[in-house]
Amino acid sequence: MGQTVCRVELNRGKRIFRDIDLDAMIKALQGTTLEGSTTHGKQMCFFFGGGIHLGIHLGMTGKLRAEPADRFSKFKHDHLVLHMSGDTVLVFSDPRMFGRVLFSAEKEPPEWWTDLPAEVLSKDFSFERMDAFLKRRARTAIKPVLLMQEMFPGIGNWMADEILFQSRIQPQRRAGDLKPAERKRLYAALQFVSKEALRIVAPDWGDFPDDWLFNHRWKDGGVCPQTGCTLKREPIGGRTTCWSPEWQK
DNA sequence: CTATTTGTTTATCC
DNA sequence: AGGATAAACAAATA
Repeated sequence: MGQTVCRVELNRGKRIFRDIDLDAMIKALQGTTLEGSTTHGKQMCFFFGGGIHLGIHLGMTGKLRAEPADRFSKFKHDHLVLHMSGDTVLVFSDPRMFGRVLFSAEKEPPEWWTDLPAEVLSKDFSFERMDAFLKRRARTAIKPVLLMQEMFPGIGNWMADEILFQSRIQPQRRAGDLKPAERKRLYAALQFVSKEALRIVAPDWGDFPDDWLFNHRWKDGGVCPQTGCTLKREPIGGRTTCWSPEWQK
């Protein structure tokens, strides 16, 4: 913080820059001072002087790193590089480019930052809110419902399966058919999996407990760590879904 | 070579 | 209109 942007280096035409006027962004960033940053799920926002907002959505394979200038070398997928004063380099890399860069230099904070849905682990994410959402999506299978970012920001495919596994609910059940007790379990598992995933992965890409579905789900023939039975794998709502038929009802 | 996978957005249908 | 569903995206990996 407090450092100034000396030079902006980027790979033009990459999908992560969709809808951005790159020349305007570069011009605005050059010479401005980084005043702070916050995170929101897989998104981050950097605040620069003059009301400039630079958003980074990590998507699936997006990574941010900061390193000393003398150790920096640009890799193939380093699409956005901010050379800062103080010999630090901020790098956003994203091989698959499901991530995205957002930018605004308007007076008001941009809606892409102010209108984000409540984070799963925030206190605004109440059981009642989730419950109301499940009612509205009553006819859709619960698995794809968990992937809806407007309610569950940052929940992706494996997390959705893990949450259903831990709450013992079959992924093809319709959201509106879940009993109150099941919805309670779903809420608890959602919080637990999100919290644990962050706790375990964040520091150093740790391993998940072996009684999670995570370690067993990736290929056909996996064995359920709870029952010892073979896991099922098939697409639900267009995404590969893995579950334990004996364990999840 | 092709098929599959991943998180999220976007388009299209109902 | 708003909800349900399918397709799109890029690139590594099998």
